[in-house]
Amino acid sequence: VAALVLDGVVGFDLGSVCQVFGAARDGAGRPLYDVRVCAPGDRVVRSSAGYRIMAEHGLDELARADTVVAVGVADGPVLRDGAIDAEVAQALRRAATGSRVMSVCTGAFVLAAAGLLDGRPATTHWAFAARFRRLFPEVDLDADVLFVDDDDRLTSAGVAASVDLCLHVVRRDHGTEVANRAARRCVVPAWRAGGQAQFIEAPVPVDDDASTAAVREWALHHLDRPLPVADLARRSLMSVRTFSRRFRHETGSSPARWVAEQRVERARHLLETTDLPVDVVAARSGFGTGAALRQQLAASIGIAPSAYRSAFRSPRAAQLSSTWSKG
DNA sequence: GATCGTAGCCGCCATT
DNA sequence: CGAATGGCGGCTACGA
Repeated sequence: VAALVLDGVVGFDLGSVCQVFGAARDGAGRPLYDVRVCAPGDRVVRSSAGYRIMAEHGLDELARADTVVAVGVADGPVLRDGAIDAEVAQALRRAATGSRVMSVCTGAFVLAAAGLLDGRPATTHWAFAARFRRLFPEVDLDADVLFVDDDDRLTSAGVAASVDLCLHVVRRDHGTEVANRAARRCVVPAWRAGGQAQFIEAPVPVDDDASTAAVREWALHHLDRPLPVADLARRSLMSVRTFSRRFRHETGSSPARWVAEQRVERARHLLETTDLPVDVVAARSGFGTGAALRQQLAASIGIAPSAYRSAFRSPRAAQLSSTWSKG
């Protein structure tokens, strides 16, 4: 992973990229990524917070990376008028052919300035959305999501959403277990879906009678049974309408969508950590049949259950499988 | 792969 | 007067 930093770099953005990819380890504790920080010219860049960064690598490193990350900047010409140095743009374009390119926060400006996002869906920090649209009308900007995954172009929203995008990439590359371990190592919540709103009005709901937290917790323990919204609402002693409204307020998602996401999560976990037959995995995660699971998995991550298992089932997880499968 | 019924979602609005 | 509620209806999407 090559992280490109420019003058005005946001320290948090760079830090989260290094931290999350650095925390991704295989079963034996070996690092799965080699993160290299790259900067143009003399490799010294000014951060937005009163310190300088001396990068270990130059622009030539970008072309050697499997993944290039444009780190966000808090100021500079790219934010003012969408301009970046010709050598930086050239290095990015050269690196982008056949490689995965990501950005965090306003790093999307850097990618867009190099023309790498033309005709692509993307996102950036909400506060810069209007300016982004003005500077880069060719880019299909969605300012309301945490991150956008367009296969080989991945962009994330402001600051902390970079953690979500990096975890998402780790999941894509190495599965949920590796990503969850990386998240634990960083002491961040395991996962937020990319389509989630940048604003959740009440991210940490008060745990009282008027909250949907209790029924969410309950639902997680009963994913194997049908969970119609009406039932969840009744358990929460609310009308369906109020329940749905509260639910979105607290989670940023609708009830049924949330349940569906949790089911996919459960299925992925079971596939990775057990040898249970696909039909059993489907039943335990609340998909009636293997066919339903197959369809859901295809829709959400584009891969068949068995293929997913063989891709991500780790030796270490196999050792743990007896423990998990009893649960 | 097309059809159809139903569940879910959400804007709207009267009411609390 | 503003916030919360919850019923209604239309649209959408998913599963059988």
